[in-house]
Amino acid sequence: MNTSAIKGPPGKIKIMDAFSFLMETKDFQSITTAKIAETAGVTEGLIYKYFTDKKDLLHQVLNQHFTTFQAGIEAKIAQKNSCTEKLEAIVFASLDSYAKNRVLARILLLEVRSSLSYFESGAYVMVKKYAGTILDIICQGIKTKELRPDIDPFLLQKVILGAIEHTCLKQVIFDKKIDVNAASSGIINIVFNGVKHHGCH
Amino acid sequence: MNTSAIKGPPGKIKIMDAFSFLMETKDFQSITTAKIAETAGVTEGLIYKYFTDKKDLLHQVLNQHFTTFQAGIEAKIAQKNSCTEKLEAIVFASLDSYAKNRVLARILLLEVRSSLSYFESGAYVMVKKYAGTILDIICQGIKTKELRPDIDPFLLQKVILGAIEHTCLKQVIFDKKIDVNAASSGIINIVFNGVKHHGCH
DNA sequence: ATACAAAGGTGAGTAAAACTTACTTACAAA
DNA sequence: TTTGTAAGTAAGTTTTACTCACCTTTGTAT
Repeated sequence: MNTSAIKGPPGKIKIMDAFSFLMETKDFQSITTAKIAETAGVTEGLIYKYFTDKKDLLHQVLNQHFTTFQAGIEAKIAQKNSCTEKLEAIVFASLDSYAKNRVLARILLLEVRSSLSYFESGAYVMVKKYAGTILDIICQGIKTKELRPDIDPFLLQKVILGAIEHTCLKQVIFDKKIDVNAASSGIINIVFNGVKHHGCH
Repeated sequence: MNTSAIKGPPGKIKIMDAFSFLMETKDFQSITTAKIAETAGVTEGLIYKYFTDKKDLLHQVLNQHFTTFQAGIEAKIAQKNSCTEKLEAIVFASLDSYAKNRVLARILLLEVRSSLSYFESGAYVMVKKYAGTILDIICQGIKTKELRPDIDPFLLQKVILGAIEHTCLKQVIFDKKIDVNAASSGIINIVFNGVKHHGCH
């Protein structure tokens, strides 16, 4: 993932790219500012010209990855008409993104949550927007009677988000492949149809 | 949460209690070994007599909290007969534990995931056992036809775990109350019955 | 009783890494 | 040319996790 297309002074871009590159093989804690500077080919001090601290760098890199992620999602759901199709598309696209971009997945699922500053960052604003998109579709689906009227939209949103994240958690941690198709259709099947066995229809 | 009942030299107990106490108001990163020692009334060096590093302390404290958590869960599901009742009990008990023990919740949901060493810790072994319990119940439920035979038990396990965790994530982060009853019955309703609206039965 | 090993505990010190700050260079506008 | 600003540097400082050599207490076998 290179980000040369994005705006900003060359030093800043080099730092973000270097950090992103290092995150492919190491976790946040074990990446030192010295190593980031060395990889970027700049001095350590420059990091603090563009980022308030190391965590701000993490958040800005996440923001950058998430922006392309979000754009992809919105493009895909725009093609779908029904609420169920849209939700299917979101589940699939989310899993697919985590499968294809492990840096995004690792930052989002493993790294950021541990510090409160994340929840004041621009990256978190993006993530909230993504979550909001899901909520909107659910509410829409309830209105159009595609979804049961007695379900709590907020709760369904959380179940879907939790299912997506937990489904690929282990694979992200241990760097294993994700079977996006199987996971995606499996989640949708469970959440849409339920798991109880009864002689219905 | 005091742990004086647990085995170990007084210094070790004091350190774990102090750390646990500090985790109620601060996150792992911002708790310094100096502060832990001061709160415990021991010297910094003693920490490293009983813990290989700061993270090991985190993992042992989690292990301790999780042990009581796990015991509570097992006691509750033992009273239930059907698979669905057992799963209901697990969802409720898990949410209830996170609601009542924020240190447990914060460590488990926010802190440990960021470092690989957790996945080699004893605490992770406990968590895997807990996840295994859920999986067993699901498999049982499929055998007894309580649950649909075409669902992937591993995936259902992850959906349930993800739903539980994501449902209380925001409240854990921002220290808000969790409506355990509403969340629990809501999750069960969604996962058991599905969210699609159709003229069935 | 005494020796003595082992466990519990101390405190000063070290190394590494995040962050600061005073400075220099490039470069565009007036 | 001067001047102002953004980009970048290099050499600190400080914080903090972790170490290590040393004391102190306790229990136990001779």
